[in-house]
Amino acid sequence: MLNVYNTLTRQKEEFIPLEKGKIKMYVCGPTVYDYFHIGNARSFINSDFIRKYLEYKGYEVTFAMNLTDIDDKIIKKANTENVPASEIANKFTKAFFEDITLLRIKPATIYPKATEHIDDIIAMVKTLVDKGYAYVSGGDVFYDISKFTSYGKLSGKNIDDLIEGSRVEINTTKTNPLDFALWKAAKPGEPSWVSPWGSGRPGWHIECSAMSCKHLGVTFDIHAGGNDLIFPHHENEIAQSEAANQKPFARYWFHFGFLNINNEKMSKSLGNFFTVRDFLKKYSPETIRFFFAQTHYGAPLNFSEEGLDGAHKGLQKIENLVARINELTPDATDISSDTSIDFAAFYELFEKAMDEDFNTPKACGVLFDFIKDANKALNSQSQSSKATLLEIRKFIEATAVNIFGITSFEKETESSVSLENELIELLIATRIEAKKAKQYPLSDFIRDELKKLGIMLQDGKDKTTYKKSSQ
RNA sequence: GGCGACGUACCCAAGUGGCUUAAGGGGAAGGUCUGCAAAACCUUUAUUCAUCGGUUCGAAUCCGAUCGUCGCCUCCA
Repeated sequence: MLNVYNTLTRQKEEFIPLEKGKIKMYVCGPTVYDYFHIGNARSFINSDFIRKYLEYKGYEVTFAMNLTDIDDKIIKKANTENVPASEIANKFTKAFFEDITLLRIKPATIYPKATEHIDDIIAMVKTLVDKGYAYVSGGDVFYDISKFTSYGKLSGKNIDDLIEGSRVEINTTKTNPLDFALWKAAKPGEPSWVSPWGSGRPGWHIECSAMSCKHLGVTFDIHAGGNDLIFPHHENEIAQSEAANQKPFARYWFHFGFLNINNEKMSKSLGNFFTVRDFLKKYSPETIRFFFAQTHYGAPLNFSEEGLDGAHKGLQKIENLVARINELTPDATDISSDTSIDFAAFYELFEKAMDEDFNTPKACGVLFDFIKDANKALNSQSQSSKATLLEIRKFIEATAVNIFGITSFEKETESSVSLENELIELLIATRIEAKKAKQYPLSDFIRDELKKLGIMLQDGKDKTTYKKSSQ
């Protein structure tokens, strides 16, 4: 049984998809006007964990992530750089795909773009106007929130409080300052499309309503996004979709906590952010993913070097076990698998953790307990059992690899026959000879110099291995 | 001002009424291994959950107050 915290009901509830065995999931994607930062990455990676766990459980997941490719910020940037808006959008759409690939994020089933759904958007705006939920003012179309009685149900806000604390500029063309644009009249030099209200472009919120409806249906299972989207974005989506379709919109709402820096939200407007591409120069995608996995998706997480370094060290425990399995596998025998590892119990604990609102930190704990047991079992066996190694491998594969995406059994096997590696092996052999001759200054020199090059020698019981350092 | 979240060891972080006199990771300490190291592996590391009251047979977990931190109410993952 999978329990999830639903922002809409503000409580944990059992997750039951609309259609048995199938899940339709929508996550708000990027506005493609810049490289995305690791705060954005946290949402994308958490979505990835959730999606992959649902697939682990056997669900067929249709996962849609929108790309907002027409918007004020894109236009602003295009004007500054004196290029067409589409050029900006294309450039950063390409960058987005490059970055999520580096982060080992499984591609969505579909990435609908706003500019490719203008007809659907216009149709939905028209429906809202026809049904009386929206009004035309000049070439703009606004949503009249007073017509949607349950406005505020997701964010827990009420309209009166909002008006009182409103920092929205008074726009005289709107009936109510909180009414939001569904369609914006074109200004000179802006990209625009022909509509029943004159040429213009869609407002921000409407694309998600129109595209989710088109690709996932009127009512679908999961809608997720960052905490800051609850209001107004998601609130407005509900108002649009439920008014237009007269049917419930998303059934379960998940919201991701922020990645903070110095306990402040990391955001482009505050300027305190790192782009993913810069960040990947210093830390591996596995480290970033594991850093995120160790905190619950909904909780705020403070970014820190210490935290990243800690995650990297923890990650090495998993990688060490993987390396150990790889090393032992060729010499393993068919002796029966008689270990103290209770595999079934570990699967159960892992699933129990993930079933409790995708509790990845707890699941990581299970993973570490498993690693400890696996190491102990391997320590106690003078000869490795093929079956045991395979079982250990299967568990790591199913959890750490397939869901967290934090390691791999295939790493570096292809490049291991390079000249560089042969030279390292040669130096190791030289050092062993030096050690045999008790020429320790020479052996230490080789060790130290290789270390300076980022190659760590590891003297084992009967052989010396090496490891290239990386974050 | 309105709404909401949170405060657990040196640091990060699960746990939200009895299974927990609080998982896991980092750090630290000890051990095995080693020529010595490093790495690896093993062991140890909170009678206590911001503070103060209350409810209960029983609370870190529920309720109230206080202090502190953060977010949303404008674009933001």
